[in-house]
Amino acid sequence: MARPFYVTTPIYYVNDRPHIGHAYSTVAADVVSRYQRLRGKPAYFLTGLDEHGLKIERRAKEEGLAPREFVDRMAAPFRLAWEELGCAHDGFIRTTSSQHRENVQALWKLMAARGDIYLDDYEDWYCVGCESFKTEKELLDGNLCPIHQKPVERIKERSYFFRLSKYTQPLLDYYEAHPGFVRPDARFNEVKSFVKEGLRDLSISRTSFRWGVPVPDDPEHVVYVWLDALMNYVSALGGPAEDGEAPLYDEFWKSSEAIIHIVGKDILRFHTIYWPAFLMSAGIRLPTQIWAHGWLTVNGEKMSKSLGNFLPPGPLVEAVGADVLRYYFMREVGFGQDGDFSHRNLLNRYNGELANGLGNLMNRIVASILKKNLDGRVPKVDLEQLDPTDRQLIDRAKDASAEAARHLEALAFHRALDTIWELVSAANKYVDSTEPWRLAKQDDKTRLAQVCYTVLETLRWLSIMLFPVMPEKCNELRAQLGMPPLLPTEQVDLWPSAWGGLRPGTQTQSATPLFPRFDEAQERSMLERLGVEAPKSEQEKAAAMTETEKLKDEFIEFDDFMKVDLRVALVKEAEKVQKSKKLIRLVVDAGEAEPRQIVAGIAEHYSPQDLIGRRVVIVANLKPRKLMGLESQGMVLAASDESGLCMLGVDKDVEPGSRAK
RNA sequence: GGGCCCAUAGCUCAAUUGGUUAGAGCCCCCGGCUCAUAACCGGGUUGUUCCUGGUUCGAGUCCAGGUGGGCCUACCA
Repeated sequence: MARPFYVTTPIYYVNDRPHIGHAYSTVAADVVSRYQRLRGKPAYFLTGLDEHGLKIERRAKEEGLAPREFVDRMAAPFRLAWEELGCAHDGFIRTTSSQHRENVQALWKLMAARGDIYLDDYEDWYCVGCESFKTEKELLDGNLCPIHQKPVERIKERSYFFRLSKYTQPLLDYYEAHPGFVRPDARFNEVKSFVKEGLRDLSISRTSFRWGVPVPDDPEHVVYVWLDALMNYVSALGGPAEDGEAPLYDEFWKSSEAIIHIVGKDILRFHTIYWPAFLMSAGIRLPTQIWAHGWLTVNGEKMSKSLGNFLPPGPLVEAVGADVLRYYFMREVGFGQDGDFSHRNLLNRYNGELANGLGNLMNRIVASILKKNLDGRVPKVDLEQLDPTDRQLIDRAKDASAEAARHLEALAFHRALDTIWELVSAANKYVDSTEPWRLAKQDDKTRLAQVCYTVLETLRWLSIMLFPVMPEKCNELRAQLGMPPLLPTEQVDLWPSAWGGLRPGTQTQSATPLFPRFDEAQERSMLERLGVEAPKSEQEKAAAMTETEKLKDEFIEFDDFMKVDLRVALVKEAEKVQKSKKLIRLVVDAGEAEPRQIVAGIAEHYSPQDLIGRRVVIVANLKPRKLMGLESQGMVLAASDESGLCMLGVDKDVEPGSRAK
């Protein structure tokens, strides 16, 4: 009897808009739940939103809305994004729901009843501007708030505390007894070493804002946002709130085979230390696994608003379709590792794997050979009378099915797809070696039928194995095979294991290709639509290549040199760029009407005050570029060797703006 | 400062946990085929497995040290 399976994403902070980072987590959880469902397990897939906290309270105010209205408005894009991506969650929890709030309070009471909550003074640095406490290490030099750049105050506040320290040893024991509790292993090591240092009691209430869950019996206090947020995994199922029944909670939490939280590596500590400790205290079962995946960069750069490469999933879905994006997410990066989202690789994988590999396999048999020679119907064959080549492919399919299942159980999505594509490739080889087009010409109907059937059945298997990742496309594929859509059913294992499921006589439908290839022009226009710099055409590439080749062994012309506008500039201001190791922001007089701002990576070698009043040499006509959000209008020349770096200067005080040549 | 992880072909990654000749995909070149979406198939090129030393009959794999990169954590100013 297949036991229930529970998988969750983090609840996303509703202050943000959905981006591909959110999408990546959510797709992964969707793939897990779809796979488990296919195996006949009752599966529950939860995602949702974290809607409390000071930041939301403040944002709402700025927008002139009540917090409630604000979060309602911000929630919509998330729901839409998951729908567009084909993420079929069973639950969508919002921490502002009454069900959730009641359960947070219930959790609090359970922890209090255990004697794990006490009231005490909390003392730390406080920023009036932020209305919140700052830890020492957040502060800038001179005890300044990193946001307001104003001095913080030492303030005491009454706060409830959770006896986290008490759980140091129980947690370590639990880790010891459950070696797969945190994945990947390297992250588990981090967690263990953090706990081994010893845990301090945790402040779990705030009085500085109102937008949260009131502490039971002390409404002056609001429950700490993480205690509030983490409880979503339980409250979404009905949870242990005193009265009322919670059948979902009983099924998917209490008696579940597996409870898997998929999280980003940034929120690992909350899920692997605080959350289990809260649950131990409350006497609630712990999750079975916390899976920390890595971060996606975008075209090699960290995604951030200031770099202007904040990437929402919507336009991508519009451009390539949900399933293709899902495929790319799961295929491109090892789950648990950091990876890169690149438009170029997306298109390469699309053309190389989906279009040429799977799509073409489908097309060459169903839309062509079968249609032309066998009336487009699944032929009748004697499965006992097959050729060794056929058996080989069948064995490959069986191996692939078993191996892909193993990988999917372990959330090794990229491995699973790798395995499945070996089968796709084997099937294409099989078609080549059996040469069905020749069989057709020779009118060898028996053999032709065998070959076609073997490929068609392989395609049927693929339509199941790929279903968790590409549900829509797999059903399209099945429609072309004349098969009904896949309907996962509890207690029925649909994962392919028996050969011969396709019924002879079934009419196939050769519709449009599953994955039509993008030609170069289409790629360009798509990338333009997405706002990505279009890749160079082959000719341009060749031209660029020869040009750089030339540069290698040829002198430049004097005119080429004169293109570089070198000038002497006087440094008027200099300051270190906050949060940066290497950058100094300079304001220089280059003899122009307006002073220029230049950001230079010299902080490790010069201190700002030494620079003011100096004359330096700058490249004045360099294309401006943003560094750490600051525009740099030029570049300071410096020479470096292994002993360090020194700036170029002039040995007389020439007028700022003088040209160097 | 303490700790964890990583380093393999131009790129992305494998290598049955110490086993013989280190493999795939992408890219590039050549050839074949022609059913198919300029698709498919075959062949070819590319390695100081980061470095130095050690253990062993045998090391990509284990140990020590080093270099480089990523991360967790403590602290200084």
